[in-house]
Amino acid sequence: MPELPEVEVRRRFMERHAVGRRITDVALPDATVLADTVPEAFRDVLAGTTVRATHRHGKWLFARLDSAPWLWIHFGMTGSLRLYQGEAPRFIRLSLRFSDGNNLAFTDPRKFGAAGLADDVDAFLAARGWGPDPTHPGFDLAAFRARLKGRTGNLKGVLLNQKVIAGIGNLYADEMLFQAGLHPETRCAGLKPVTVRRLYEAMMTAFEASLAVETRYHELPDSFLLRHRNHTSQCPKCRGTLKIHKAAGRSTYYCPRHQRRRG
DNA sequence: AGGTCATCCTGGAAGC
DNA sequence: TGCTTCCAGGATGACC
Repeated sequence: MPELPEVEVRRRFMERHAVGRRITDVALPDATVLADTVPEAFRDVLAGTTVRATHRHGKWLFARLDSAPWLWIHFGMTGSLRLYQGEAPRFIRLSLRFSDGNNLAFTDPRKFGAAGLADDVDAFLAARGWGPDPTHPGFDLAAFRARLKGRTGNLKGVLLNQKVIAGIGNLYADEMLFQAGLHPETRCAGLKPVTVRRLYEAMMTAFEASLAVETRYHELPDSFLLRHRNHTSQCPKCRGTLKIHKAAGRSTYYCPRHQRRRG
């Protein structure tokens, strides 16, 4: 669930509640959340340092620390951030206590999320081969075109590939394909320029609209597929029944009436 | 290279 | 009511 807009909401939350605060204690009730580091090293870096800034790239959240490295968090499917003072929330994997008495918890019931340290954000992303974040300055239609160029798979698969573009997940891939009127299995190669433009605009609109309501989907206009993703749902455009297609274990919702296969 | 499938994990929904 | 089964879904890796 946490895709680009959801992670951006979490970043803003962290910006609001963590930046400028000193970390006085680090709780690691489930150290398996750590990737590429061990609890001792992790605590050494975090304890006593101050959070100076936040950053997000695709579905990755970063916090810059006074001590040189960055803290990174990936939320997996069910990861979230919770601020608490008294009773702790459930499913805490990592919790930072701040000098102001607040605790910022990384909760993750299904444990697909992870956290770790990075010396440099760009190097971290480059090492993993992640594509550009479509909401960052400089990403435009030409950049979108360039990223799709040479891809031969189907659109749903290409959009989900974080190495092509970082931040699109299952729900937003469906949303942009729906708004652009493209069947999920449309081949990426050979798309007309006007079609690529439509897809790009659908992506940007979906991200902007979702962020405007801080990802509360029920507050989106009715025309968004995000409001209609369940088994009995109807297409908000033609009121036909949406189809559910399983692709590589991922449920894909689309309207067969106006998302036709094409070149 | 691209597509498919299994894997990780567990709460919550659905089914019986 | 209570137990069992299924589903969700990001990323990775094996396999065809």
